[in-house]
Amino acid sequence: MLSVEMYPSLALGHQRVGDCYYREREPPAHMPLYPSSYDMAAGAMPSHLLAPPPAPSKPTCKGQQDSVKMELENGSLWKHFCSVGTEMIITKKGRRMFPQLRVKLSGLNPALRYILLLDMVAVDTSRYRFQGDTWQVVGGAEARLPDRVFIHPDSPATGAHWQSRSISFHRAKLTNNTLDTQGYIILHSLHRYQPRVHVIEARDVLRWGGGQHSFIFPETQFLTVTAYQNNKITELKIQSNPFAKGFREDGMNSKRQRDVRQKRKLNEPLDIGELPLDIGNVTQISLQLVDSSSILQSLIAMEMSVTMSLSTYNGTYLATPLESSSFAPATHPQSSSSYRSDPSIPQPSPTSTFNYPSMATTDYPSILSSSPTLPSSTTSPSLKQTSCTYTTLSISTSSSPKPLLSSTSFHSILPSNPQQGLLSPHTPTNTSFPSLPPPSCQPIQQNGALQAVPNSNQTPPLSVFNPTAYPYPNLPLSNVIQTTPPSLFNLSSHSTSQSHPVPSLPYSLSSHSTPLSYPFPSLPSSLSSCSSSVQNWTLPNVSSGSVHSAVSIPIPTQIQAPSVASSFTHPPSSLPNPVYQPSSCSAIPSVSVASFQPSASSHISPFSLTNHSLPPTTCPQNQTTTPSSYPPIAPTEIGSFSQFNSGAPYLPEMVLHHPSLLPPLDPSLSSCVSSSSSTTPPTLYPPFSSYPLRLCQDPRSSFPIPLRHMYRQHQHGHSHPQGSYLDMSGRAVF
DNA sequence: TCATCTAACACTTTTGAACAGG
DNA sequence: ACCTGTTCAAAAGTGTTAGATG
Repeated sequence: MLSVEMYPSLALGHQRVGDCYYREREPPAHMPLYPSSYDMAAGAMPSHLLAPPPAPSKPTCKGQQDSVKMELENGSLWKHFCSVGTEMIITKKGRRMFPQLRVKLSGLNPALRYILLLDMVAVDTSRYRFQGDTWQVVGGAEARLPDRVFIHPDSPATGAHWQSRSISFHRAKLTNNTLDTQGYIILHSLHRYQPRVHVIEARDVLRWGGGQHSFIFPETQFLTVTAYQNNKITELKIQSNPFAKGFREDGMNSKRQRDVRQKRKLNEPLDIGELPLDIGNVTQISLQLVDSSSILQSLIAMEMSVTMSLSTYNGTYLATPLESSSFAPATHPQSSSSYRSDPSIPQPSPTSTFNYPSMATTDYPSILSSSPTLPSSTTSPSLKQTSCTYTTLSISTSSSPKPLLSSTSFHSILPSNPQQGLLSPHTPTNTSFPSLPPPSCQPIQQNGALQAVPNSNQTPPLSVFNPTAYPYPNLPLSNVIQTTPPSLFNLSSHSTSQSHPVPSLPYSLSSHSTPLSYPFPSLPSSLSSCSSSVQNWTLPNVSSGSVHSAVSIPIPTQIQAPSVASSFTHPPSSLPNPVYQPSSCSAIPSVSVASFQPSASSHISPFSLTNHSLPPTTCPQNQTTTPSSYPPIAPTEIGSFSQFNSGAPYLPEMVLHHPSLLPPLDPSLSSCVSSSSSTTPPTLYPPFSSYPLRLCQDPRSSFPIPLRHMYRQHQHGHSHPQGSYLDMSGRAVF
């Protein structure tokens, strides 16, 4: 983690603010949970951390940073999930996100190095329950958890590196294990979170500075669950996640196959009487295959079935007539088991196969090429045990090379099942999902790309929105708010959102009914809605110019209390229980902090936005309090979660000072940051000894070890498969 | 009793080592 | 010796499900 010593405000600053925010709120039933963490820690905070941030030492390279843009590559997929209400499984051992967060960066200085971080922001202070096909608030959120950040394994890398490829955070894992020692991002189950990506300039992993840009994509909000609640989400996941391929209708782990296995288990020992029925099924399959390639595939599959069966039950079935020998073995309890246990052998299914070609081929290119295909007749051990049945069918095998099989089966069978949803990160946004309600995040851009552009050059705030990428491009905030259905989830305790349209921000972060002051200075009003839940919020410890809107805001030299006039009226819902309605998926650029100047005591850190740059908001129904209920948060109310400090299961691990692990920056760097760092190194890059950076990838190892992977490109270090994690709260991760 | 969580399970994909060939 | 491509087994990632937990 980056402690306050490294970046005083890091995680703590805004988080404390956020905590204060919670505390200051009109106390809903759940409120006591939040204040505790703050209150307990408040007293433990070093005095210098409570002091207001000093003026920024110097502005950074605005021109460069302000043009940084981030685009959500698989936005269309996210929108599909968003339209239903994205759920993310969290487990003790850690679970990856799906859809994965895949973005594309532009506007970086190709020569500068950047670190990319991913963290999760609690969207509100509510706990949810899935009831009646909708998510409803059932209470207050649980106590805050250690704030962890996933460091992209490529970090730090040059701007050229980041811009030359799509950046995927698929290795980031979510867990509900509060005692997690792996450094995974810890989340509460049944809570709402908003992923956020930070782009931070860094000379190396230990010396960050220069500027930060934070991006969020509202359609990536999700609810955490330990088991899927909404069947539609389950279907979507199965359809779009290659790892869940087996659960598709044509998969080997489909409901039908599982039922068959179950039945077989129950009927053991073998009940031969079942045979005719299964034969019929297979016959039906063959009749459904209409085109030649499909027939070819089915023949091959049958052949493989036969040969596999023959290999196992040669003595039993060899003398059987072709049809019988072809089908019977496959349905034979034991032979079927043998057949099905081999994933490399496609199994004909009454529902046909390959229902989701686009996803597999685009999102996971290796699927087609590496996915199990029919083993060639020459390599299949079963085929070597040739029988009369095999020789009859071998013709098709020999004439159907693997590529042909793969490709033809995809393209030829697919049309026969047009109703099957093709869900892929690259599937056009407008791909229809018949089984799902029409996405409510309309209009949806064709490619689903969303861009959040941190400011620069006084670009009009809304200009950062890609008109084609945003459902509400160039829409004044107020308009967005008034016209946007409640964010990502249903809001309908008694009724659906359709009957009860609840005005909300596209960002779904706020539903206050009164004017709000944006927590960050110079934030365009259009963006203030993103964090409108914070009222009259004064940023403590925000170094000047360190915080500005992600969109088109010149870096101020001195941070001021939120001056954004982002006030709007947000009619409170009268519903007693908010229910999220998957709906609006407008993209809202997050706050971007540029040119922050880390200092030992009072500068805002890149992570100072954590969790509360997007202040949690309660659901409209819960927001019975008025803005006045949330008095300005005193900058001094900064603390740490004392409950995590000592005595907690987290062991502190300090980062020792050691030389940079990276080769020197390219002398040709023309970056202002580079130059500024040379002129004011102490400011931009304080001594390491003052950086209690805690990398949680391998918490028990010495610090350099978890860093090695970050430099593997330069030093051939070993890369941890899961990337790196940062505990931003100053707590050890175990 | 109920909602929620956990671990085992079967399946699929990914990963990396081993190997062969140029 | 080096590079590239292939193969294969192990590891890891899925949703499902039954049972445990509070």
